[in-house]
Amino acid sequence: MESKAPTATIARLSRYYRRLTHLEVEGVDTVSSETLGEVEGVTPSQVRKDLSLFGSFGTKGLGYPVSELKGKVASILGLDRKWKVGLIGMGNVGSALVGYKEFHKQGFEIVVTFDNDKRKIGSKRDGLVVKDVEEMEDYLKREKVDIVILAVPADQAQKVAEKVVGCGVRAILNFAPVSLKLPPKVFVRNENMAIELEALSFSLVNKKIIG
Amino acid sequence: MESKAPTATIARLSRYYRRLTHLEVEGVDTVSSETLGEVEGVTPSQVRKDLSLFGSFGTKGLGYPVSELKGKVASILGLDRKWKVGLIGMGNVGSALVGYKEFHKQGFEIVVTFDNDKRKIGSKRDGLVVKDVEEMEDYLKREKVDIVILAVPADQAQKVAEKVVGCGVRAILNFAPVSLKLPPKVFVRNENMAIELEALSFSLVNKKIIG
DNA sequence: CCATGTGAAGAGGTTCACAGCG
DNA sequence: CGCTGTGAACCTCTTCACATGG
Repeated sequence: MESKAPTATIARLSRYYRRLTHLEVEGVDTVSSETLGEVEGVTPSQVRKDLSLFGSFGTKGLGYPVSELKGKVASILGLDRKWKVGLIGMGNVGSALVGYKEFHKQGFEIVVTFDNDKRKIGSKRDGLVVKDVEEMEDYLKREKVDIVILAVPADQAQKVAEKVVGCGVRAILNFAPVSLKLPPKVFVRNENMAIELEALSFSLVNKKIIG
Repeated sequence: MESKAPTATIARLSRYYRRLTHLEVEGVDTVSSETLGEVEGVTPSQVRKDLSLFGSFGTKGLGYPVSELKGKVASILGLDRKWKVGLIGMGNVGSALVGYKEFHKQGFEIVVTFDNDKRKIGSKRDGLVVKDVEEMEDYLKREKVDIVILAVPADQAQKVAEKVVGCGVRAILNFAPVSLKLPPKVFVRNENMAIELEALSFSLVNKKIIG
């Protein structure tokens, strides 16, 4: 167990976690793979297979203990601790993300924001003063930021990403519509909203669901 | 050809399209599968296989004609026309998306925004007056909106989505962190930014790349 | 000679079916 | 008896390798 995890499994674990949180609030203390998956649209086998990759958390003939499983999943996903997140680029997207409650709920704390626009530097968004991007490298090195959210224009993304990586940051969530070329030790996830719209566009034209 | 398209193929076509746009601007008129894929991190075989699902666009021994291929890909993805997009929910995320240039560039035109907050209704964002969500159903039926971007709180998403579908909308880009239950004729894509951060969190904890 | 297009092989992920155990 | 845990079957997507044709 733990040796290999399909990409999709991780995304589903996030969904199970969300569901388990609800179930816990509702006071449910045992849940079957069927119940756990149905709201999120996942088959019972898939739920069991996903969980079994990380251990045996259930009781045969009964199901999974909600609170305990929630803890296990949190631990697998690393949600049982706080992550320090830096946000670079305070344009439309960046500004929206500072105040995005969902992040904070899951232990992702945005501790700093940067921009290169003089008009934005020094201004406040959701309690955080926007810093000059010139101070970025000093700050990242000093404060041991875990994850950087990159919300800068496409033509600056690669350059900024390299600087960020040079400061020891190992994980980047990239909102710029470019593929970053970074050393393999760096974990990158891309969030490309235009691609999602294009997938819908394709479906509408071809009358076909695609994932 | 055209009969079946892997989910991932569509996402890659979007990337090829982006790359082709650049190549066209640079005045390149022929491109090999290798060149087309390398910037986006896709193997030559993959590029050829993806394209071959929709036709034979290249010339053996030479490569693909840039402009022509760009046109073909645009046509496959439905980017050769304008899509009318409605945006529901003008919180942090919604507000950011109204001004998101990338959408407009690819033919997605946000023609209307709605919110249920009296303080926001009537205010202007990027040239669009925020309408009362009460007017939504009338508007959607009348104006034949193609795609709706749902940026409302999680606990309202399902209800609003059902209304939207009731107005004949066939495609939804959902930013709420819930799985929508909608008739199969409706195309839904989910954009869940927290899940992406969780994937990074997992990678950091497990020192493992996951997709 | 070079790069496409594609059948075949290979990986990777999902579903099935049932043994196992509370 | 009920539901988990899991090997095996299945299916889908990716990579390989080479015939094809400009």
